[in-house]
Amino acid sequence: MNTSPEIKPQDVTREKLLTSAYCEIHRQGYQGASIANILESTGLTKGALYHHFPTKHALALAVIDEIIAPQLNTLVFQHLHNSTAPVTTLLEIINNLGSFLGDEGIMLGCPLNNLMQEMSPLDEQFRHHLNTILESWYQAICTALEHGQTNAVIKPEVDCQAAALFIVSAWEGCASIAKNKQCPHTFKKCMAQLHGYVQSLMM
Amino acid sequence: MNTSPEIKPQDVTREKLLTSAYCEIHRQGYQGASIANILESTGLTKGALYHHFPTKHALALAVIDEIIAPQLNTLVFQHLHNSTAPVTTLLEIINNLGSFLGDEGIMLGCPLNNLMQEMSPLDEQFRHHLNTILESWYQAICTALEHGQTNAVIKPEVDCQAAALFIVSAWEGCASIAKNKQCPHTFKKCMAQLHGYVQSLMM
DNA sequence: ACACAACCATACCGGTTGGTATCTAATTAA
DNA sequence: TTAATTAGATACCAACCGGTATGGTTGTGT
Repeated sequence: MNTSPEIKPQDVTREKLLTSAYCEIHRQGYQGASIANILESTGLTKGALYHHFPTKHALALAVIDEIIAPQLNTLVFQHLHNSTAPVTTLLEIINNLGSFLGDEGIMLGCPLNNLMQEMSPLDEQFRHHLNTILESWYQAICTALEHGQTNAVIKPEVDCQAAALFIVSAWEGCASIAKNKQCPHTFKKCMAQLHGYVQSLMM
Repeated sequence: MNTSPEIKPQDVTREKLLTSAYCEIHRQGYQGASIANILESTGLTKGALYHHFPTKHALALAVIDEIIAPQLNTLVFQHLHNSTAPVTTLLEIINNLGSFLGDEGIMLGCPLNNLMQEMSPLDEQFRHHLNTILESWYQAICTALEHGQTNAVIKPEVDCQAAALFIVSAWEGCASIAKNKQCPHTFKKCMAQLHGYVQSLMM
């Protein structure tokens, strides 16, 4: 009898489909993503896919919820939440993100931003799922700034909500520009400026 | 005999195709843009299109060069170039852009950024044409800042190139986030923060 | 051992895509 | 007037798309 946390084979194929779909969508976008490509790279067939997901649309929403959201969660949100000095942690994340993502990760762009750009005006469900992630991100930074404010790290006159909104926007903007230039160095140079902006909020 | 600057009817149909394609691409992206839709909204047929443009790809590149580039040119670059106080002009542009674009313009996102996001990793020609525009934008802001620096408007310790890169990035980021939230107010709130950032560079 | 459901492969479908071949109408040149 | 070139319309195509119907296989509870 298997007492380990039950890795059923069906979950394996489902996971394979999800990661392959994530990869394909990250490179081609949702509309450009080809079901055939996803299946080819997994070695599975349509039978498997449409057994686990009713439509391409549902598959993509699952990718958002089960891949992209947890990724950003462990990469950013949790660090901020667990930190006793969240502003410092934020600065560290901004500094180290470039090397963490790697050149390919930078050149492919932020998966969240990519999908937002493509799908937000086209599909309300996409927009809602993506915006939920964006909101957590925004909130994590906002509370980090407010925490800094109560601990006399952030200047008292700073509008934390507006600043957090801007930080997220600029963050995505850096990813966007670097993606266009296909130049990891640009990302780091640009994020360094964001780093400077956050410092300008500090006392 | 017509002495006026020769508006040939063939140029009219070409222009109709370009503007219709621009509109479709702005809404659906390049890959999502449908030739059929473009033709339907113009009342023309494939014969007309493929007489003027060899492929969909070439049509899109023409849209970039002949619509998007001039648009940003008259909207931003020229103002900065002609101004005697370019930093002030930059601040004005940042302030007024929201009302100028209108709600729909904001929610559809920046045409340049949209195409960059979608096509830069996929097609080198797209990337090159788009990056040319981006470079002019970056340069216009950079020279504006440097001009301000020589006139004792911008702090001497500011790295104008890095700042200009960040301004463009944050600018596009604001457009991106507002597009996702489908909320024009967010764009204005976010651009106001960018306005504050530029002010923080001033003496 | 049997039944039954879950899992996945194969073959196929209607619809849409970008693109082409061909033909007609309108200009233009000689 | 006529020949030649250009502009645009119509009909058509192969390829591909997401999705479905169906059938075989594997695992599981009884």
